[in-house]
Amino acid sequence: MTPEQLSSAVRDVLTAAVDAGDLALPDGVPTQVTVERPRNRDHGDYATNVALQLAKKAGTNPRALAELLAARLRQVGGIEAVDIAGPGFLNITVSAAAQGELARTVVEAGATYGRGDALAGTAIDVEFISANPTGPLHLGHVRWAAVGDALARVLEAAGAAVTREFYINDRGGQMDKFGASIMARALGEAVPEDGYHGEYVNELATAIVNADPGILELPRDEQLARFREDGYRLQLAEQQAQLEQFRTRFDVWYSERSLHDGGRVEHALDVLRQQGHLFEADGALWMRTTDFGDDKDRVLRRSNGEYTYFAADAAYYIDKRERGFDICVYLLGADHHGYIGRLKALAACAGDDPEKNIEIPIGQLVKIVQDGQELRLSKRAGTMLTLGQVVEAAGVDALRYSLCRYPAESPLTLDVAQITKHAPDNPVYYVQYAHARLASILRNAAELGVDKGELRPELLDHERESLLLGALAEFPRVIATAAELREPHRVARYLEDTASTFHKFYDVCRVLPMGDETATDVHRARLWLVEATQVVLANGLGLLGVDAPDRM
RNA sequence: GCCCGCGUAGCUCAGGGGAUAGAGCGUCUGCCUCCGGAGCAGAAGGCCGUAGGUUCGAAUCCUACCGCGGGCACCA
Repeated sequence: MTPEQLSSAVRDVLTAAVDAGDLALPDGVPTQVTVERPRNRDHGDYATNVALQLAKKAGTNPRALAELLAARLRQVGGIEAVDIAGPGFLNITVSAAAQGELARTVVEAGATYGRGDALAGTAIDVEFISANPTGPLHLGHVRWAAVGDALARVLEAAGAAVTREFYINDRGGQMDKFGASIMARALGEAVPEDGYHGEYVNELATAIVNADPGILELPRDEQLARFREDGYRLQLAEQQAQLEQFRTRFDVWYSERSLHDGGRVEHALDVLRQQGHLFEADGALWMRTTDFGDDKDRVLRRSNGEYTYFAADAAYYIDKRERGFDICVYLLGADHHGYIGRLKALAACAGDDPEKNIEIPIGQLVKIVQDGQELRLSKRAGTMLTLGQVVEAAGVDALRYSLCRYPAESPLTLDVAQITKHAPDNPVYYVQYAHARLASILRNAAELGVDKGELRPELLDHERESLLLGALAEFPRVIATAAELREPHRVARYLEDTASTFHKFYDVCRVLPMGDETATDVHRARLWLVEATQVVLANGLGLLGVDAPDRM
């Protein structure tokens, strides 16, 4: 019996009580009834607070209502006991047979167990990282790589059609400074004060000159363009390689230039003009974003005739919507939080619903500590800790996991020594170890010739078995909640809990026959449970982009 | 000044109104004659930033204040 089934059983009981005239609910039976796992085992397998919540509306007191519901719930198949506790909680104990069936459900569903359809039919664009192509990705960017990709996976598991997108800021002043910095290095000149000073710029310069020594003979302005373009190409490829190594793959790499070259900006202005939100002032073209809560109106085309960065943003958003996305998610760092107002207003100006069609979760920046001191990462200053360096030291699994087990809006401090020492104190190994242990049991079972055979669910009646089944039953709700709240870290926390519940089960419940024993139905039932647990851990780790190893 | 986020165990952090506030790391004590000890069992450690409010019930929701981080361009 799953929590969902239990919840609907409680609703049915409410309906029956109303129909029988035992209960009056002016607002009707609630469509959602909360059934949760109590922390304390003495409070049953599941608990519901419906009596507390409905008592006032029903004109009765919580305990009386609880009594009424308990009597009816006890008649429901699969429910073994119903107790009333505290101010009016209903504590429900499910029969072992009903609970044990879950092992079959999970094993049969396999890789699809946990998936839902809450977002079926919804096309979601998830944009993240979108770093300037003027330097390598560093540890600061990587939080968004891990979180964005995990979010995309979780949304997919809830049924959405997801596109992962990276916006390349390949236009504007930063690109010119980047090109000028490379050129200065190549010519042995001083890098401009506001240019890029990192060692990687030197390496780019060397690579470009080695590939085409003739570049040094070009006129200066041509040379600048070449250094900029070659540097851009190399640096973008480097970022793509870094992300590939980090197992983060984008469906779309969208170039800002292509928006301009393809006439998308003009098109966007047409759309916005038709919606009636553009005006001219001081020789510039503005969008009246203040109509929709922005602090100030925004310039789209400067008085010198050039489009602003925001004009490209507008074109990009409108382009996404025209490509058919129902929801555009922009995962941004806290340093961009000022964008929320204008992006929301932009959506509204484009005729969309800013509460529905655009979402801008803001993630806090990662604080990096080394030797007790905060490390400031700056591309321009050249103080870097690149993604590649950290991946090499920590491993992709440990790094991805470390970054996505926390809510994005929570500030995060990473100790470089901690993360790079590859020590098993990373919780990812705890979860992976559980998975490897499960795989090991299944290998041994195969070697012993023990087949899980026909499941007898009522034999899974040990407390630790019940707890493990209960944990597995939570998985679909965890995914649904993580997707709804856009909080993939919930999956990681759930996996840690479930791994722990499994280790405790393993500690006291022998799965395989010992010595000369012959296999019994209990052994076989436990093999079902083991296989089900492995399915859940593997599916969950998959949602985080982390491997589920059979050996480690 | 205004806006956003965050203040929970020594440290890093979970806890979307429920019962005795949790985990990992660190400290201390036990457990390997058979399925992986990267594990398990136990101990110590908390005015959940402060003060009010809403509620049968608040770490959770609201207000104010304090502290930390970030943001307030015809830059990109």
